[in-house]
Order: sequence, then structure tokens, then C-alpha cells
Amino acid sequence: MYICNYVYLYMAINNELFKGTLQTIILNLLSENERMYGYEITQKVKSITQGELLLKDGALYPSLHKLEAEGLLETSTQIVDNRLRKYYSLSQDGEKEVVNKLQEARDFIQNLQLLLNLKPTI
Amino acid sequence: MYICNYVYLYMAINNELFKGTLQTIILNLLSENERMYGYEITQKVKSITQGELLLKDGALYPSLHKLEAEGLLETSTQIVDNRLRKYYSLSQDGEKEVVNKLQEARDFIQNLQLLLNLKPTI
DNA sequence: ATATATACATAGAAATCTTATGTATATAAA
DNA sequence: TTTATATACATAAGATTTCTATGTATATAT
Repeated sequence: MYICNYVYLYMAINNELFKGTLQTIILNLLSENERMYGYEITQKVKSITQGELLLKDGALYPSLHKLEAEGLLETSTQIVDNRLRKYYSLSQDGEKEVVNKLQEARDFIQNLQLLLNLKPTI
Repeated sequence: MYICNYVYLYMAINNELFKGTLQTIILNLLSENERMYGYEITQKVKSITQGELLLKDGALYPSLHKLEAEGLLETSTQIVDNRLRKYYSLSQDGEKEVVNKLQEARDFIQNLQLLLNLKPTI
């Protein structure tokens, strides 16, 4: 446990920049996977970013609960190997919303690149 | 004043995503302009993003003060047209830090694009 | 005259994420 | 066989950032 926490502290990059992007990330992952459970999402994010972004429990679960409360996600529970899994999937509203969120993210990246000179202005 | 606020409310896109990027944006603007004052930064951000990102006073000034307190910015005041201007410029530490922040931003954008499928995974 | 633009500043509220903590089972390693 | 690690969920308290609202003051355009 101790070692584990240390490793995390040194691995985790500055997640500050990811603030506000979590809901979009979750919705997008669920748009390309019929259903996922929380822990699975954590691992997926970790593998996609090669360990650079580590989704914390304290951020993920409240975010999932909020998206469900907003009607964007639906859930179903299942017991696997004696452990509970809570599967999340996009609702109809969720499928609409992910399109909007992705467009917002594109605009955001575009503007950020302009502001930081990370792209030729054309 | 009223009309002005309304216009702002309807123009401003979801700035949620920009959380955490403000310091990097400020430092980068100052790395390509010898010195800038607060209001000038606001206008610059507005023009670069074609009005999509509107930097609020309540975010900008505290952020400038914090960067100064951290020793990344230096200031000099000047009176122009009977109005006070407080010019900010990068300190030596600031010039080093902007390099780090820009690299973090590049990594962030790269990872976000991977997570949102906004780029071929190659 | 009045509204708008310029120019700074700060306090309180809202939102998000981190840290810390809790419960519980399965499996690999010492 | 004890210990650590991985799996799987959850929440409360604190930190940080940004937004909203408010304040002061001058210049300029209508």
C-alpha cells in the first residue's frame, strides 16, 4: 500500500490540465464500448495514456454518479468472481450529449493550440 | 452594462475545459511579448480565439498576482492617458517555467486527443 | 447626459479534482 | 501462510481554480 502510493505520486503527471475533461472522456469511452464498469475505465485511461493520466477513484465515481443523475448514463450491476461490478452505458440522451461534448473538446484544443502557438495559424 | 453582461453570457462558450490552462496561456503570451498589461492580455486572448474565450477579470488578475508571488512575473506600473497600467513581464524563473508548462500542455493535448479519438493512434 | 471602453482589484460562490479513508474479495509472492 | 497487490466499489474533507458580482475611476463616443 505504501509503495503503491509512492509509485503513484511519482508517476502521476500534472493532472491539473485535465480538469473539466473527465466527463467528456468517460462519455467518449462509453460511446465506443457498449458498457464499462468503473475500474475498467480507470485501467483503460491508464493504458491509453501509457500511465501518464491516472484517474483517481475520488474523481471517477462521483463523476459517474453525476452523469447518471443527469440521465446521461444507465447502470446494471453484476457479480463476477464474487465481486460486484456496476456497468455503465450511454442513455439516449447520453448518445446525443457525447456528440456535443466532443465538438466542444475539438474547439477547445483548437483554441488552446492557437493560444500556445502549438500549431501554425494557417 | 446590462446589455454588455447579456452579450457576454451568450457569447462565452463552455470555459470549463480551460480550467488549469490559464497560467500557461499567460506565460506563453508574455514569452512572445516583452511586456503586457492585464487588460491587454484579455483582449489578446479574445482576438486570438475570435471571441470564443473570454478571460474574466476575476480569473485573470488573481492569476497574475499568484504568478508574481511565485516569482515568475515582474511588474512595472505606468500611467497612460491618466489611467494606471500595470505591466507584467517574465522573470528569469518565468522564462524557464514557460518551457516546462508548454511541454506539459503538448503532452496534455496529445493524451486528450488519444482519449477522445480526435487523432489517428498511429 | 449616457453608454461603452479602458484599467485595475477583491470577496463569495460554484465546480472539479485530490487526498484520505473505508469495505471486501481474489491472487501472487515471500 | 502471512503479506502485498490487484480488483471493485464508495464518500467526506480539503485544495484549487474559475465564475459572478461588485467596487473604483477615467476617457471617449453617441
